[in-house]
Amino acid sequence: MSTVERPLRKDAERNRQRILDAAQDLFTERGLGVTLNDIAHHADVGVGTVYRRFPDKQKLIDALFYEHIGEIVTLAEEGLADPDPWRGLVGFLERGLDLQACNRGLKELLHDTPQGSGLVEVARERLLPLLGALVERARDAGALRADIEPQDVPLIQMMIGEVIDRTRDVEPELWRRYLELVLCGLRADPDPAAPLSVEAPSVDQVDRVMRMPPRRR
Amino acid sequence: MSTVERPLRKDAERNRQRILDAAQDLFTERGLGVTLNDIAHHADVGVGTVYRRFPDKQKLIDALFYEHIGEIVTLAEEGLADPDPWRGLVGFLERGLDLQACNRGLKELLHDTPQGSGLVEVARERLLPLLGALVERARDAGALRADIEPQDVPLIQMMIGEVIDRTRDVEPELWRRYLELVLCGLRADPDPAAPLSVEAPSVDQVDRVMRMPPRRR
DNA sequence: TCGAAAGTGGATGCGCTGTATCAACTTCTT
DNA sequence: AAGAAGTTGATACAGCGCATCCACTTTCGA
Repeated sequence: MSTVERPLRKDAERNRQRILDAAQDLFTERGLGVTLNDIAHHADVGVGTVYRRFPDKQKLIDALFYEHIGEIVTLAEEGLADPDPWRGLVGFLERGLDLQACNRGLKELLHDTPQGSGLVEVARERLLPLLGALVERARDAGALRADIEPQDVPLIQMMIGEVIDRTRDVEPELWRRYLELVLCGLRADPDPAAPLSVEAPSVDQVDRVMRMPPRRR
Repeated sequence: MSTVERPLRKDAERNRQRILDAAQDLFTERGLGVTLNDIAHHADVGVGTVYRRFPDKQKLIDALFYEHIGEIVTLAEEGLADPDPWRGLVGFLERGLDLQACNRGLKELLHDTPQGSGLVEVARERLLPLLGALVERARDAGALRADIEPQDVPLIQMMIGEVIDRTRDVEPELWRRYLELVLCGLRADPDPAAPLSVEAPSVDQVDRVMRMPPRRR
């Protein structure tokens, strides 16, 4: 169809890589809201150079996150490979959310993308059956409450995702406390005395969380 | 201090009320993001009229939400008045969140106000001790897990608040399911067979939720 | 080595959105 | 009827992020 790919000039290739690196950094730290101008500046490159390589931001995002999204699918497969159904499910949730806690852009891509940029769309379709299996297996094994459905998982991820977003700058591991709490609610045979592994936030920390500007969004 | 209040002219008073009504409607339905122009138009009044009565949006918000915020404090007091500590706590959470589910502006005021506009600040100071008492009482009564602190409450409200926001247009009562789930996690003596009172969302509903534009914020 | 092709930079223009103003006009009050 | 109070909405303003353009620089290959 199209002409054969001509290799980029040496300097151009170098700059392309710089842009990708800078974008990776900024998306991870500040989310998808960063402007291409930000990225250009962070990459020590003119804005024009960025636009020459990537016609719009979406293309850049797609290029960067393709593999990241794959990771999540892999996580679900690993969870399914665990002989213990409950541990498999919990492991998936923990690792998946951890990924989102460490990468703001990924979290936004997963949760805040209106119609998915195709990329997310595809991932979701691959993920859904795995998720279903993960949940049903844990339920059939009697570990998960009987009235929990696979559809509950995305909602749970949203809840914890909110904690992740809001507490990220104050106490980045705090979300684990609330995941554990929710997991207690999900268990069929509620493990009584198991204490939460993450301490409650201090009054001061909550104060700072509440005063934090909301989003970005 | 200031001169004696001269009553507004009859038409002015009527317009003031129209503005207040329109603002109430719009803030409730669409959140605090609505512009004063929107409000003016909705009130069938010129923009200038709005600015004459309310120097800026914040003043209008303060005027409107003063009582709403009081309601929440009242709720906490009512919860504390319940002889059953657990039921008191749960009741407070359910009603408080219900208020937020029905009033987008209120929810945003409570959760998304950077430094509170004074109004929220004050309410929080009145609320905090009540909340502390509510939680500690339930904990001492052995209904609540021992490792739950009053500080956990705001975070729980955030989690559910996120569900409220995201599912409002698809299934406005869905948040109750996830509140119940969290409550199961909070109980000291996990009530085993009590099924969730709200059904899981359908696959299609989750789909629509995920495709919904995120915020506003 | 040198000229054409490829690549670069960043000031600049555009479009959008929300806030707030103002001067001509209308309505109320006494 | 006079003048104070109130109304109106077009319009100025400010901030933003996206994207372009073109004079200039670098690379490449004959």
